[in-house]
Amino acid sequence: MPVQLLKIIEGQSEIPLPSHLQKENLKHLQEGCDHTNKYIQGVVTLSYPLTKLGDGTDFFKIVVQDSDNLGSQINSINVLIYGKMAEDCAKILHQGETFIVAGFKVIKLPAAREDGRHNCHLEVSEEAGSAIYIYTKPRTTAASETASVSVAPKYVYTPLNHLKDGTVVNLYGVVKFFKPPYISKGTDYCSIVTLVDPSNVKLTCSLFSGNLDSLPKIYKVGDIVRFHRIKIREYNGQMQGITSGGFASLTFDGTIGAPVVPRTSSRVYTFIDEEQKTVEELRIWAASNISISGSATKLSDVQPMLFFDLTCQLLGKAKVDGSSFLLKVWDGTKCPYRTWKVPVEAKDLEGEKVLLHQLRNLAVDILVYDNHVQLAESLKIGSFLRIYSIHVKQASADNEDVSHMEFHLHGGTCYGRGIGLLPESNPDVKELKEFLESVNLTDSQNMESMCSMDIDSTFGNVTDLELHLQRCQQLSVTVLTDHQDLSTTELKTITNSAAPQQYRIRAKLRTYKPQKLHQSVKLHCSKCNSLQEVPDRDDFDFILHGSAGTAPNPELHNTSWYESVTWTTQEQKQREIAIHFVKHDEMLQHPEDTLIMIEGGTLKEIWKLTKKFKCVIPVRSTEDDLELLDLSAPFLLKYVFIMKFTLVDETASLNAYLFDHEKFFQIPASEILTNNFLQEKMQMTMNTLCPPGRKLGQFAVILKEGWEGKGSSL
DNA sequence: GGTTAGGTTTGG
Repeated sequence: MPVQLLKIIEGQSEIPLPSHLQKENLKHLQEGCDHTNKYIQGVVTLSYPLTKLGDGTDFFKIVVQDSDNLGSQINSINVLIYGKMAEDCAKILHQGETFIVAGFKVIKLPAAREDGRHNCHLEVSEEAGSAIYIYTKPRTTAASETASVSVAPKYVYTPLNHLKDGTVVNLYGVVKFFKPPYISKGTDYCSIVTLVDPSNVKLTCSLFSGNLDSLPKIYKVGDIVRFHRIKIREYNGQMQGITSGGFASLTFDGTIGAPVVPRTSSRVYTFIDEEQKTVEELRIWAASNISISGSATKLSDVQPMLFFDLTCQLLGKAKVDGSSFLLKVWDGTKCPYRTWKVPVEAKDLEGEKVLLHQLRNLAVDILVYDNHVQLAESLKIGSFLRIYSIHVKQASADNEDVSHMEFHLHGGTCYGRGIGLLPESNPDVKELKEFLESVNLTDSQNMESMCSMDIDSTFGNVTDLELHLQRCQQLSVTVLTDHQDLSTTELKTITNSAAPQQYRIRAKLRTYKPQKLHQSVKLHCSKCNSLQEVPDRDDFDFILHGSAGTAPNPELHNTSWYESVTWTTQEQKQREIAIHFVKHDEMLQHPEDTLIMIEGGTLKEIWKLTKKFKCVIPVRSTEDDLELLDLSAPFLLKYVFIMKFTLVDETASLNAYLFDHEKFFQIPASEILTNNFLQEKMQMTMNTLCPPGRKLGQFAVILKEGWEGKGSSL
């Protein structure tokens, strides 16, 4: 991939960097700290010639000065760049240019310096996952003639429905199918990738390269790719893409809200707003147009007779025979079935013996065949893998009464069958690593015959869960974008002041309750302001089922304040369900904005409806139902979503309640329980409320705009 | 410059 530069206009202060990156002050730079989402920016004051290290690695050293902090004692730092990045930077970088680096390693120097440079240096390389952004100043025509750099041309991207035979084009697409790179029968690695784009046209590309790194790093269906210089040919009446000279690719995570950071073999690349916008638009399009219902499974979820993708860590490997190879892997969960052990001699098994023994009940044997053997052999113990389309086969040996599960990675590449190596920076790997670290080895050794439910008890007690969550928290960063107008207030001040008022707080989350979504749903009577526990899930279902015996009371249909529809379920024991759309000022509203009441529905059905409608009230038509849910007045009972947090800061501890019946049920449970929410230091905007009659405790928290989506502010 | 593969699973 040719080196490309980003041109910025002199004096422009806003530099379009990925939004998850925050500028780090040199002062705060320390060895051993997490700088994952930080970048260092400065002006190149000195650069040394490109050299090669003893092992042949390219090496390039520069000095970068933080021009915002010229006054401070330490305002510059040495940056050591290794490998391909060194080569790329040496070609294009000039003194006086602005240099930005993220994903660097901070190394403390043995002795203190006296020249105003930092006592640490930065190590930067592709392997470390570094990204470099270089901003050139506009050059006069004369200057650009002498400069050895060229500013990136504006690329044109062809929609997939406008591809023509025999052309070489640039394009964007969402990955609909892919085969991870495998060794072809020729001289190269091969990866097959099928793309779609909003024109709804598919394009299957055959990508070849002798260098594994220059093939796109696709890990999932739904990933987004940008291909430069792909050749289009017609094959069997369809357009087909094939690598041509100078082919280059960027791959982006397809998850909405994830950082727009490309995976690429050359980490010096153009980065302009437009690119980010394109990716974000494709993510949104893909979210509703591509089914990513992948077959990714945990070992605890495997079912016989299926194919699944497994994200795992390699514990051991062994050659079995000429055409098969054994991989011993784990993902921290326990397969609920007896799994086979491929007999191999101890001396043939490569891997940490002690660990293999400790994890013998969690590790599974996967036998890979034929074309996968060569790749399997090259894998390093401890690496993280995604093995695609593993065949689960139930079998029983002659001398066994009980059957066991076998895992095979058959030969060939149908359905994307293969092995992909995941980098440590992959979010799924990060998650897996945390999980693996939390698995209690002592427990796992003692659960010879436990099933998957039992391994869940790894997280069964609060301490473990919290521990796990705390680990998650350490990785996340939340950027506050809302309510910047409010300054933060100490908790003590809040506890001493009268409600209602609005505050922004910054506090540590000590505990939260409840941990299960259904427990956070309460019934709220707007008449008397009381809150009632929703009956236990099973009871609730039972009550609703029980009432289903009685058909909805037709006398209660189509009153002046609601309109009703009824239908009969298709199941064996037919139930009649009625839905009442409550009018507002005697008018029906948009269904989504309407309060609806459902009679005779099961909990599942009600749950479904709550996702669609603003407010859903289960009602029944028998006398005793009316006792609980008074139908004589509208809007009597609502579901209210409640969560209790105990927050602490240096001054006080405060119970706060998330109380949301306005944006009813718009906060998905997953959002609440992911690290987005559970910040070690969490910030939120809150209203204090102490309405009469509500025994909630001290304060209710009304979360506002910041709740709208993933990665939003708190 | 250009073979490889050109999605669609199951044996060992």
